[in-house]
Order: sequence, then structure tokens, then C-alpha cells
Amino acid sequence: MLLTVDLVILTLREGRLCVLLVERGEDPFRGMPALPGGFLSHDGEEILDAAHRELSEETALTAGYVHLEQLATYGAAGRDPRGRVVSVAHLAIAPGLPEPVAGTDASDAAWIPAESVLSGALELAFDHRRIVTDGIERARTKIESSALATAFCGELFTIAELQQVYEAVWGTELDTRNFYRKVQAVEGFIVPAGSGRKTTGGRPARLYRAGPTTVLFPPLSRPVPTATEEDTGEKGN
Amino acid sequence: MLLTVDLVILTLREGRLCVLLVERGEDPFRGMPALPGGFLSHDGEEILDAAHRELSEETALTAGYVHLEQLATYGAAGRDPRGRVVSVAHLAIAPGLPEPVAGTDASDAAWIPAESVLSGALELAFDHRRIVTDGIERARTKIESSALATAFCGELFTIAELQQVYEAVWGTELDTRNFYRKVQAVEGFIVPAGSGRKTTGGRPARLYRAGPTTVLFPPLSRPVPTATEEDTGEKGN
DNA sequence: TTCGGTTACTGTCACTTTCACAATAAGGGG
DNA sequence: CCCCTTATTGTGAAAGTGACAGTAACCGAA
Repeated sequence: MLLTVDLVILTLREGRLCVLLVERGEDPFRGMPALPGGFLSHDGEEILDAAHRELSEETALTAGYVHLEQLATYGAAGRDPRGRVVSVAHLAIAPGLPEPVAGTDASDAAWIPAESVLSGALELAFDHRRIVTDGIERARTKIESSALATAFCGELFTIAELQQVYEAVWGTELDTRNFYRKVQAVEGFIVPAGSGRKTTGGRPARLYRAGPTTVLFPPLSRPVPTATEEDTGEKGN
Repeated sequence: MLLTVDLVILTLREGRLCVLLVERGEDPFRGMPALPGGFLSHDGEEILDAAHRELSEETALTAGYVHLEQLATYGAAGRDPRGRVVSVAHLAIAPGLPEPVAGTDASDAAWIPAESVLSGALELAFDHRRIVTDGIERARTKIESSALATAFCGELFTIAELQQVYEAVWGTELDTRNFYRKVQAVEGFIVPAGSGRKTTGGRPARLYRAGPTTVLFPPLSRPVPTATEEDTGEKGN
């Protein structure tokens, strides 16, 4: 029985939720997009360590602030043609890397819009489509009641940027005024950080950094889809 | 590398949240309480099937209505003295079994109050204390926004019984009137079922069964501990 | 039959939270 | 100095929440 680690690495690029996929260079599903991952390097390697290793192999994340957590374990008998391979999937969330990240291990690596995977337009190797779906669902649920969304931002960010995170992950639009109020109402979620910076013209925005709070209360609840906006190609189940 | 399946089986007994523990009959941690579980029976057995098998081995659950879901995977290098053993833990929730369930596989099986494990009063084998803690935390969180609580009840149940579930799992007391209102406000959470039955004297209670709704909206939010009731021996982290 | 005991069930009011909605502030560039 | 762009703030209606007590229905005993 072989144990592997797979990674669902999410980030924001141009306001869209993206997942890092590599093109398989070897034979099961050769040439097909797949999640980055691999076997444990040596017997005795911790699972979480292996996930960290794969993460730094695949992304050039110098800043140590990357969220990484276990997602779920996938071990269906027929998921790998080579035999019984059980994979412990992990969810990683990184701030928007401007570089497309040329892979070091696999043939090619690229940020793919999450929508392409969710809609089924893009076919993935193994059961990786399911894993990506589960990972995104986890992220969508978890940003409601935890400070996870700040992991999509850099060290310093504006409230507008944070709002873009929520909008991209949930695939909805939010009211700016209510978002400002709710986010600032959560004690210790975001804390001010010195001066402001400007972006595209306009008034400079205040900068914040992630605060000590990890559990959001009251939570930022995801708006209910109003049944007349189900056209984004995203399935709700 | 060996793969095992462990089960956190939760139920309600006399209004208290209990977990099923077996006394280990073999040598690593012999005689110590542990979670039911075991190795995959044959190479190729599905992980979820193995969990179901262990569940029916350990409990005499004739009614098929038991909730079973994957919890997390534990693979720390030193967790098993025999070598590298990775365990996929599962969370099971069953209606209150009146029988103490004499174990068929392990030496002995018994329902243990969750508080004994959470408080650390009872020492468990391996890292099973952590697994139980994670399982209970999962249950506590999940009954807020899913219909999971009905899995603690039988086919038919009263609203008062459902309230006892929430109170036992959360370890808090709830206002009866508000609970009635909230539970009935969720469309399709519980649906009426015919006639009423009496319990200890009193007015007969209406019976309900679990409805089709699986996501609770609005959710039943767990009351915030008011910092003057932290004495139940349960740690809040 | 009535009465007391026990448990199930329901209604109100004050308060907080949520949502929908628009005007003002602060820079940059011409 | 004016215009453009984006950031930031306030308000009123509506819904939800929490605290609170009384009525209803059945049982068994007097």
C-alpha cells in the first residue's frame, strides 16, 4: 500500500479563484492536468512535512505565510491504475503569486481558474476533480467563520482586497458598506498597519494586517443564491 | 506502511454524550481503552467499507440509519510503537443504544462519557485522545448547520429529545421556547409523524422524523460561553 | 370525577443584527 | 482648479435573537 500527498493550492489571480495544476509527465494520465503531489520521500516522513515539501517544490513561496491544512483522504480501490494508492489531500492557500511558477518537478505548472475545474470543462487525472471540488468547498465554508481569507492576501492588504477574496471564493458580489462594517466589527480579525497606499488612481486605501483572532464572531455568512443567478456554471452540491 | 481505520462512535446515554471505547487485548497498550478499529481486511478493501465493517462488528446496529463520515487521517511517525501505521479516523453517530454492547472483537467495549476523555481523566491508547477530541469538535460544529443531530435520535423523536441532543453535545442548556421556534423555522429539518406518545407522565409529545433538509438555514448557533460557566471540565480550545 | 403532578407546547416584547441604499472624502492627473 | 477614480462612512426598515411565563394535555391518585 502506497501513501501519497496531494495539494489543492488556491490563490487569487486578477480577481479570480485559481488552483495550481501540473501537467503529468509520466504515464498514468500522461499529459493530463493533475494536482501537485507525490509519494512520501522516505518511510517515516511526517504527512504534513511531505505536504510542506511538495508545496515549496511547486511554488516559490519565500514568505513563510502559507496556510496548509489536511483536507481528506482518498483511497478508492480503482483511483490509480498502478495499484492501491491512498492519497492524503491537503488544502493550501497562498497570496496571489504574480509569477506563473514554472514547475520544478512536473512537466509544467499553471494557475487554472477554479471555474474550469468545477464546471467540468477541464478533465483532471485520477480523482483530482473531486479533490479540488472538496477543497474549494472547504475554503468556501471556512472563510465564513475563520480568518482564513487573509491567507489569500499578502502581509498588508486593504479591506477592498479582502472583499475581493470573499467575492472570488464565493462567486458572489458583496455590498461594500456592509462588508466594511462586518469585517471591522470582528475583534482582532484585521488590525490597522500604519500608512495608506493608492492603487488605480482614487483615494488611498488604509492598510491592514491579519490580527490574532482565528475564529470569526459574528461570522461572515455567505449570501444565499437567489435562484435567479445560477448561471455561473458552478454546481452547488 | 500499514493503513488502519479508527472509529469515534458517539451516542447519547441518559442525556450524556458518550463515546464507544474498547479495552485493548493485545500488546501495544494492552488493557488500555482505545477506539474501535483495525487494519483493512484485505488489500483492495475500500476505506469507507472498512469503517462500516468495524462499525457493525462493534455495535449491533440493525437499523441502517447510522451516520458515518471520514474525520481525518493521523500518521505521526511515533504514534504506533510497532512501526509506521497511518489511521484514517471516522466519525460515527448512532441513536442511543440501550445495550452496553459486549464487544465481539476486542476484549471489552463500553460507552464512556465524553467528558472523561475530554478532561483527560481517562488515558487512551495511541493518539486516540486527540482523535476523540477532534471528532467531538467536528460534531459540535456540524450540528450547528447540518441536520446531523437527528442521527443521535431514533427514527421517531420529539423536539425535547432533539433539544437534549444539542444540550449534551454542546454541554450547555438551551431555552425550550426558543429552541422550538428555531427548529421549526428551518424548512424540512424535522417533519411531523402521526400521533404522539407519552414519556414520564406529562402531556404526550408530538413525534417527528428527520426531513429532507441537510443544510440548516438559519443555523442553530451554539451559545457563547459567558466566562462564568467554564467549570464543567471541558476545555474550550 | 376531580385534583394534583408532570411534561409539552405556545406568544410577546425589547433589543440586536442585517440588509438595502447614497453621499462624502482623499488622492492623482490634466 | 476641475475631473476622475476609489475609499470610506451613516441611516432607516425589516428580520432575527434572547429573555421571560402561562396554558394544554395526559396520568394516577384521592
